[in-house]
Amino acid sequence: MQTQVLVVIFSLHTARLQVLLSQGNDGLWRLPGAALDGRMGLEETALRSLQACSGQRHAYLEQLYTYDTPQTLSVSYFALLSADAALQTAPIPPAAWQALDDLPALAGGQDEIIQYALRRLRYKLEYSAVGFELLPEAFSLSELQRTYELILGETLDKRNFRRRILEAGIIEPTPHQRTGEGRPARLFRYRPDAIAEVKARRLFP
Amino acid sequence: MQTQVLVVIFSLHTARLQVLLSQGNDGLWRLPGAALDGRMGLEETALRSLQACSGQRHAYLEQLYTYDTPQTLSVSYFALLSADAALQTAPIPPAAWQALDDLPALAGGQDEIIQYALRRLRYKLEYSAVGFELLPEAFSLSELQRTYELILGETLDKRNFRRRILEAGIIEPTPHQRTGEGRPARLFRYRPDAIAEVKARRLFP
DNA sequence: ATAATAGTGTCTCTCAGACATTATTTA
DNA sequence: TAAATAATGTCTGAGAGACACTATTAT
Repeated sequence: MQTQVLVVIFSLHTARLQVLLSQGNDGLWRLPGAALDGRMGLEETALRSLQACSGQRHAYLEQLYTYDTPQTLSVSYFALLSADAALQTAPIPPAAWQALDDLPALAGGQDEIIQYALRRLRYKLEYSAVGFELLPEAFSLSELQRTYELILGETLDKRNFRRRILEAGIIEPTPHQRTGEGRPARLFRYRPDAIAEVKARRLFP
Repeated sequence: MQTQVLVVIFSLHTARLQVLLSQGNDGLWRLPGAALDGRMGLEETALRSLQACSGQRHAYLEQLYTYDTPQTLSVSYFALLSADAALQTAPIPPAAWQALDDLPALAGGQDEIIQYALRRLRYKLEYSAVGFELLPEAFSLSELQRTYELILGETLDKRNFRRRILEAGIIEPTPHQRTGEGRPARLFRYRPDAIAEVKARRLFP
């Protein structure tokens, strides 16, 4: 029986939530992954898979679930690539970003894994600060709100969002601003000393 | 590299939350489990482990996490044995029930697995109906409340508990009563058609 | 009759959600 | 000056949590 590690790599890109996939010779797309050999642990194997198709090694990583088929044991992870890192990423062919709301034909069983990863990501967003992992180090409140909206797949009220995220005390203002079309936005950053997870209670919109 | 399945089997017993453990020749206690061979899947292997040490095969079963050490991959599950089933269970030696708040010396790393299983059980109790799995088919509201209190490790307000559990619509009264010392209690049962999980929002006390 | 357990209602306060206008910048 | 985006406060309704007494049975 063979054991492999599969990684669902999420990133924000062109205003959509995307997954990094590799196209096989059969035309079907697959999750990045690698067989588990005795030399590396699960996390290390997941990180190497990430590196192999994205060139990046730093990402938020979390184990999801272990699937079994008669031939194979598949330990799945999800990874969140920050916008900084994703920008530097030139997917190494045959890998390419694929929008979650428009996935290509996938190899057997992998659609289920991706959908489960998305469910867990949404879920986690509601009681922890995981959304920041997809943004650059400094971000405006509008960018943060758009991130939440993209992941949750619903629109949120601007004033309520700001009130709650600020009252939660997990971000702090920086002296910088983001300029562009329209009024410049104050930039915030994640407070690494903030309590990461809150008791099972929907904290964020 | 060897792969094994470990099962954290919970039950309520003598007013305490207990785990089923087996004592090895070295005196240390271990979680029930079995090596994964090619013939059975993960769940089936977990159920057989359950059967081997308890004689029972029916239990609520849920995968927890996959741990790795250089030699071994351990896929952990938790199982909830109903009071009915637990009563019929004569643990098959060297297995024995051990109270969670007074665990004996455990083999390496297994304490971590048990504590994680308990955290997940508490967590799940807050947004799903998993508490019923530990009770007999018919139960009084006081018994249900004691179950919640034992798992959560805190006391709950009687009136608030009843209001919320009844408003949630997941249990229904039966015509039967439980007699004993004091006023007889109406018995309830779980409504299997009730929505099992509620959106990330603390529903139960 | 006394001890034991079951069963019941109200009030308050916090928090989620709905909602519209002003402020500052670039083109 | 027009178009774009940022920033800000209030009201209302629902639900969580605190709280004490009556009802019914066995001994």
